[in-house]
Amino acid sequence: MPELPEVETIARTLRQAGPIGQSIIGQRIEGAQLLWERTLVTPSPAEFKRRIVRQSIEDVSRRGKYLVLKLSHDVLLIHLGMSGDLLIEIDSQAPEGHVRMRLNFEGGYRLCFNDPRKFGRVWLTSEPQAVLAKLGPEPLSPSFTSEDLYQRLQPRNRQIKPLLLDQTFIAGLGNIYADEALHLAKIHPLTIASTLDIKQAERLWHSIRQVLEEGIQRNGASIDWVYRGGDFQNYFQVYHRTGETCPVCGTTIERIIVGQRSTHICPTCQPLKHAGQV
DNA sequence: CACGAGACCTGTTCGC
DNA sequence: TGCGAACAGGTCTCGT
Repeated sequence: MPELPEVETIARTLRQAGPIGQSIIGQRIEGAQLLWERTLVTPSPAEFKRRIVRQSIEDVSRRGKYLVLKLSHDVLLIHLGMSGDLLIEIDSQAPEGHVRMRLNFEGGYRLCFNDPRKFGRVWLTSEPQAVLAKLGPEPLSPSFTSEDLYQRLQPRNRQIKPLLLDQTFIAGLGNIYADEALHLAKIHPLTIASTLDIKQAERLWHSIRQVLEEGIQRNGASIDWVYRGGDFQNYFQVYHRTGETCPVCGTTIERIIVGQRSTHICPTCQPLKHAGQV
């Protein structure tokens, strides 16, 4: 579930009031359990517990696909991987089945990192920039302009879709929103980035922001057995719609593999222009 | 720099 | 029905 809109939705949810009426902001961590050690990148499990207990959560934010929990003395970075989610549980609830890390607060409730596939990772660090600095621009930031995008595309002789998934190029896009943005921009995913002209770059910039904003507005997408309440999946134009018709032109949507990832396109809206063609 | 293959994981769905 | 294959919202590392 976790691309930028899903992570943003989780950050907003955690900031708001929880099931017993309060936000996790301001809560003090009374205990911590690490149920799958490889979830933790740094520090060691022993130091993690020693160090996180008695710190309070002061703020929750997001950078790319990372959740950023500001604590009293450290920052807790959480990357949800492919299947991660953060849940608030209270003592009376049946625990989720795949909790990898748990932080206990006063009053019998806890923040649980649920992650069936174990691809998620957590860092407890006083230097979050060591992890976050490599990320590309934040696509919804006012400082990220279409001109910036065009300038970044120019030197790159790569297929545009794998480039959009490269978090050092731009932060937050994943397979769903990359496919949706390229369809909206009418750009074929195999197009070489450096061949995009200024008009196409502007369209792509607009499309990226539009699909991410709509995703956030709809609280993200919920597909398969992982469900957290968002409904953007009901508004997909191409993603997961192989064999169905393009809402724009009615052509049958195709599934191809690009950079080893499933990729969904409308062959009419997103023609692939070869060198020499116009 | 760019790309593909393989690894890390579990669970669901598909196809025969 | 059963069983293996394919597939899944991500990212890292290695070899070419």
